[in-house]
Order: sequence, then structure tokens, then C-alpha cells
Amino acid sequence: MSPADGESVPDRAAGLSGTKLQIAEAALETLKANGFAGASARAIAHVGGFNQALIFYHFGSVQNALLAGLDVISDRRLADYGPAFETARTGPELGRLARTIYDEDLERGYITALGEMVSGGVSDPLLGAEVAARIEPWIMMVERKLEELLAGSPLLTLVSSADLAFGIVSLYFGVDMLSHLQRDRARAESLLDLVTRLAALVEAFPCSIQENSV
Amino acid sequence: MSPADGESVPDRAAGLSGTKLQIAEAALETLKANGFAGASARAIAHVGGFNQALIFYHFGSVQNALLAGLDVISDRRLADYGPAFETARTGPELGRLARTIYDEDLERGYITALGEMVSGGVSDPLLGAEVAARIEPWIMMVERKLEELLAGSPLLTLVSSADLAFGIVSLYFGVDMLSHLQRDRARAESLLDLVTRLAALVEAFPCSIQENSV
DNA sequence: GTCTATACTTGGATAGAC
DNA sequence: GTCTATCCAAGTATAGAC
Repeated sequence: MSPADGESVPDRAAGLSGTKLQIAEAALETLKANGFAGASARAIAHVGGFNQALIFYHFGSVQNALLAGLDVISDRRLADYGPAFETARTGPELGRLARTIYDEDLERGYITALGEMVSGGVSDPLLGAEVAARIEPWIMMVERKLEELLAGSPLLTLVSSADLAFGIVSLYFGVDMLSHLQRDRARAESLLDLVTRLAALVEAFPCSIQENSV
Repeated sequence: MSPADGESVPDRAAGLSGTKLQIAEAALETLKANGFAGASARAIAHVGGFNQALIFYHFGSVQNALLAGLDVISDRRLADYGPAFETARTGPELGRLARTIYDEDLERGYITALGEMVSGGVSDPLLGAEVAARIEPWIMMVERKLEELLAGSPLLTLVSSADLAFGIVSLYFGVDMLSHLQRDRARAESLLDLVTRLAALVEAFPCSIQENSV
């Protein structure tokens, strides 16, 4: 389905439209509401108000439909946060942005959905590879931003931006998983506040290093 | 089954013995080999070489058998690492210990198994609560250790030991999940090396703070 | 493209013999 | 306590009518 065809494209998320988009969105909703284990073809069809067989006609399998749901998220996140993320330059600025993104992701259920797919992918190597491929761009995005932010900073001689980016994204998911498990959002909030405050200190780090010549 | 009864207890992990222990261990093995989704009653029975119905007779459900497997891990970890963990006092010492524990956990498949149960718990609130309850003691253990290690350090005025402990354990799981997903152990190794090196710097932090009076 | 109906599989769980 | 046999529910996926 090329973007050049005559069809109207009301929401071009993941390049999907019409029924395929409707299914992908229903998959996403079901993922948020019922979890990975509860996101069966029947459940998705019920949520979306269409027939169960359509999922297999359009996507071939339930897993593909769920992955299409992830692609919808990716596109929306990129459209919503991408510009602000590219613009942000300073530590505190990025700290605040990260906080905003986290809050919005949480409110929209993006973190929940992605977390469910990650947990599903852990048990299934094939699905896991697909989920991983969809997380990779976000790690790379963080890494590029870190390199830009920390250019010239002695911090990069201590830690590689690749390690740091992987660590940040890992922490993001780990916090989500555990706080989800315990149904305890308070701890995640508290930790996030801490990270936001620490980000503000990043700029103070270079001078501290220079004076102590560590 | 009180510990005072006459039965011989070859391995008192989780207070289990005989067939119950055998089932719990088979559940653990299946979890490591097949993942949460693949750890069905039939699969566990096949791995352990016993009858599928025994799981329900002894544990009532597959989930309970899997949780018993987690308890076996908990007991073994506590027995294996507890003493060294209690003894360690300095940052570098704890850094090295954390590295050792991580390597052994990985080799024995403990992280894999726990990660599988976490991912399973995400989709199932009831199971999730049980898994969370089994992780909680480890968070508390880290928190107590942090308080001891950082007693008197100005670091604790910046960050609470509770936040830090939750963050460390979250990072631990997040790294495991993602590297598992990508079948890429290198990134986890690299990040862990970094953490180990950073732990060695913790002790240098106080003087840096004093000189800059942040 | 969408619907109904259904084949097929897997898995949790129990009954009842031993 | 352990085994065989079986029931039942839920899910994936397909065939074929519309």
C-alpha cells in the first residue's frame, strides 16, 4: 500500500488506514486493558467491535496485529515528542522534557502497552526480536542526544554514551515493570523526581571534575 | 509441615522436601528453558519426569508451583550471597560483590527465571502481587545496605536510600529484560562494567561535594 | 472485505483406580 | 501419593458463504 495511492489517510500512523488501523488501535486498547496474556484475537475483536477473523485476514496473526499497535505508538510518539526532543539542549531542559514525556506516556497507556509487549517478548524469542527492533530506535535517539548534550564534557571519558543510553532506557522499563507489578505508582514517581533533580546537576559536574582532577 | 517433623530434609530450600521440592525445581528448570508462556503443567511434568496431575495435588495450580520455584531461588540466593553481602562495607567491595552476584545469577539462570515470572506477573495482577512480594525483600536488603554504606555521606541529603534501592533493582531487571529481548548480552556486560567502575567513585563523592559546597 | 461456522490444538483441572 | 483417563475452556486459524 503505497502512500501515493488515492485513498484518504485520516491518520497515517504506521502507514495504516481503514480497517487495518482500526484493528491496530483495538489491539493497543486491549493490550492496555487486558495485558499481553489477555490480548487474544477474540478480546481484540470485542474491543474493536469487528469480527475476529478480520485480524487474520489483515495481519495473518494476533502477534502481528499487536506489533502493528506498537508501530502506531511509535509514530505518534515521534510526531508528538520528536520536535521538542530535538530542540532541547541543556540538562535541566531535557530533564523536564523527560518528565513530561513520561507523564504523557503514562496517561496514554503507551508505557503500559510497550511493557506488556516486552513481557510477552521475553517468553517468545521471535516476538521478542520484533519488539526489540521497535525499541532500538529509541535507544539510539537517547544516545545521539546524550552525545550532543555531553559533547566536550569529561563525563564521556568515564562513561560511553551507548552504555548510558542503554542504561536509561533499561531503567525506564525496569521501573515501569516493577511499579506495575506492585500497583504502586508512588515509588516510580519518587524515583522520577529524583532523576529530574539529578539531571539539573549534570551541568555542575564538569567544574567539579576539573577542580578535583579525578 | 513443621521443620520439627521426623522427615529427612536433604535440601530445605523454601521449606520443601521430597516431591514438592522436585516439582518446584522442575518448574524452575522449565521456566528457564521454555519461558513463562511455555511453563505449562505438562511441560513441567515432562522436564521433571513425573505426572502432570501431581502439580495440582501438591500445589493446587501451575502458578503456585512456579512461585514455589521462585522461593527455592530466594532461599539459595540468601544462603549463597547473604553472608558476603552483610560483610561488605566499602563501595568498591560492594561493586565487586554485585558483579559476582550478577554473574552467578546469570549462570544459574536465576535472573532468567525471575525475569520470566515478572513478565508473567505483568499480565496477571494476582500473580504479579505474589511476584512483587518476593522481590520486595531484595529491595529492602539493598536499601539497608545503602543506608549503612552511605551513613553520614551528604549523598543521602540528595537522594533517599529508598529511591536509590528501588532504582538499582529496577535497573537490574530492566537490563535483564532488554538484553534478553535482543539476545545481546554484550550491552548488559558493558553497562555492568560501568556500574562497577562508578561504584568505586562513590567514596570520592563526599570530598568533591565539600570542596564545591553544592 | 467481512461474516458465520467450525476444525484443531493446548492447557488447566478433576475423578477415580491403584 | 501417584497414575490414567477425561472434561472443559479458551485460543489460533481456516473454509466458505455473502
